[in-house]
Amino acid sequence: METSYATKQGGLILALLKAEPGRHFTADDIMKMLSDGGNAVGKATVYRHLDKLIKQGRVRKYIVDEGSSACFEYIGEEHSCHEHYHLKCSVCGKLLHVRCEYLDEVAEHILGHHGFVISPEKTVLYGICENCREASDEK
Amino acid sequence: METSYATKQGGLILALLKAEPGRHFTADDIMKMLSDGGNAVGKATVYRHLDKLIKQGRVRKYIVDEGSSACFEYIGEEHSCHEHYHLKCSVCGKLLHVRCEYLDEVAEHILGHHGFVISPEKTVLYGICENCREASDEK
DNA sequence: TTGCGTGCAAAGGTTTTGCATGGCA
DNA sequence: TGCCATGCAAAACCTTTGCACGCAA
Repeated sequence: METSYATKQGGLILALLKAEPGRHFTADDIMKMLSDGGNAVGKATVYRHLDKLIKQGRVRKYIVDEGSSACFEYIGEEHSCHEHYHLKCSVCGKLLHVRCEYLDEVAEHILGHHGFVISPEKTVLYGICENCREASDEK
Repeated sequence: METSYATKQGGLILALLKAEPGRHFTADDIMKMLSDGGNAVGKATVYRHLDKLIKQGRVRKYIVDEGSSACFEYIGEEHSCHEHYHLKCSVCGKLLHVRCEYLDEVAEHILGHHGFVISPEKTVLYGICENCREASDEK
């Protein structure tokens, strides 16, 4: 399975993502952070490693808005059971992570009643976050 | 409110979408179909009309995969889509409309526990539909 | 006549690919 | 040494924008 070499760049990228599981990075973030750390890595290399990590199931890719960059997040090697969903605020753009058993029940319901398997890693629930709601209420 | 002109192109685009509510079109689909029908319309015009229709709430935009085109769907003028959620199959691209009280409870839960107001009309749950799941199971 | 709508082409942004070079095993 | 990985630049892709002309009201 593992036919690839262990390279410096691959190690750097994985280490960066792994250092903050759950944090979202864009491809550009990764390049900038590595560059700032004195280890510039080409963007093609970054994308190629991200693709590999996604195929291995260690990283997830999220599409928040078309036209802007995709987000990548380290999700670990083993605990795939800790799925979580994303809430995206349409107003401020903030992305919230929600770990919630309730949502797992929902997925089961959808499967049972509608024959549809939800992919939490691709799903983003849109709405308005608390801060923005309060801000608009004050108007 | 209605400060815009009624043009031939705008009518064609709306008619095309309206003819099949719930079907999803890419911008390219729309251009090709109009072109095949003998009414070629520029892509800039297509995008500009889609933007308008989205702002009016008559059309919804979906992002299925980054890198590929966005999908657009006619959702009607009056019967607001506040009542149902959308499930989009990542494999076959089919869009399912699900009306389900269970999902309303979810929205309440998210609001109560996470302070986040879900916008059903913007939210799409991604996953794999029954047909595609069975098809892949057979492999 | 007024000024929005149209369409072409060019620009804008992200991601992918080609190819020569560099580095791991 | 063999072969994958790298990185630069160019290509590919979807979408937006600029501008002159056309058309609805």
